[in-house]
Amino acid sequence: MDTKTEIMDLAEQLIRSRGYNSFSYKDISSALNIKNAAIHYHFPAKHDLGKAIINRTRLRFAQHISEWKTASPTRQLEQFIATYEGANEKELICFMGSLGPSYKTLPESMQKELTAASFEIRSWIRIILKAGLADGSFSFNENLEEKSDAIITSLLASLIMNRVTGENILASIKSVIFTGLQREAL
Amino acid sequence: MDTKTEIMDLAEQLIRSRGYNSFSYKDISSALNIKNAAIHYHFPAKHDLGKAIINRTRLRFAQHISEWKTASPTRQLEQFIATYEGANEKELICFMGSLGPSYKTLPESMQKELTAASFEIRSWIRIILKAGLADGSFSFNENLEEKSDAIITSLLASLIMNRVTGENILASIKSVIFTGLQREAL
DNA sequence: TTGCTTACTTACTTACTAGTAAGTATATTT
DNA sequence: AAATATACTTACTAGTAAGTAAGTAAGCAA
Repeated sequence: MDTKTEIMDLAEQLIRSRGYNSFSYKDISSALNIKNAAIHYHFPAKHDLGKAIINRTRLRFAQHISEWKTASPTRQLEQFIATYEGANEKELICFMGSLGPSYKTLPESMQKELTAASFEIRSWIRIILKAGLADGSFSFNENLEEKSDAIITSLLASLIMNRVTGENILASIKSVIFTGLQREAL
Repeated sequence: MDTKTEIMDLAEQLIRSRGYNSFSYKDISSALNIKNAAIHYHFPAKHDLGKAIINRTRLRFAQHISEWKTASPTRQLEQFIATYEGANEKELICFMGSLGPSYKTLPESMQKELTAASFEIRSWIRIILKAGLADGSFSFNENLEEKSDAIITSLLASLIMNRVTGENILASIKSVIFTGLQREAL
């Protein structure tokens, strides 16, 4: 594997386990047995590395939703939640949950990438919910946009709460999400 | 006002706007026109300050829920959500949303305080939902513990998402929460 | 009035941070 | 064979971090 990819993989792991402002180039250089300056060769400034990682995540997400396209809305949502379960097993939180709280400390280039990512994810969930309503697999009375945001926020924070509580909050949230898509008002 | 309280107030604001690892004693000392060492006089180590702030938040929460005690479950939940709305107006996220993502980087004393706080908040919401079910003001079919966790996670992350998206996600989440407490299964 | 406590300041240390300039070995191109 | 590009290392800088030791001014207590 090439050094640049190794740097990005490790940096992503560090960001999602410790946070952007809590890792240094030294953490990466000592783990990969390279020098500090080698990272600067590939990513001149730290924000170049940060930006590249968010951008790669956006591309991965685009690939994922493209692969899932033919599946049912329920199955697509399950696949999406499975990515959170995968993160959970590796004791990582999602990049939005890691970078979002320190949004104000991030350089502008990273803020822009992060905001763009948030709109991509939110619009995809809206599309899935709309499709589920259309084919009858989902049923709910809340506003579609609001419902979508309730789903991503609870998933995002479940990974954070897993850490703090030591319990599997994600499993609870998954259960509540699917129950909430099979309901009618009184 | 005394210096110690001023330090804590500013540190809390910094933690909830930038994060624990993204503020320094210098941020506080220059803002309050005191010296670096003056903060160390009141809080020998940074984690002493961090711990004190979480502990104060726990005490405040205990006071709040004690004051709300006589109100209806709906009103108590509204009061709770109003604290998030207050944070939102000050462009702050909640301390759990700020400290949770960097949980692994925190000293043990802060981790313990944070975990204790999470159990206090979660058990309170469970009590409110139980009371609402009992007096008929709430109606839902999900597991009570899971429903409680869905509520706090979505509130926590809504403040984070407000920042990233620039939209008022908290308002959406509030709407979805109350709709989700007035439903029956098909 | 002497001693002690409180609430600091002055002046410093050690460690780490991102970042850079200059040099080098290896491979690729012309 | 010579020139050039790639992927680094060596060796450094300037700035910032938390933390500390010693000193001080003001107030209170015996």
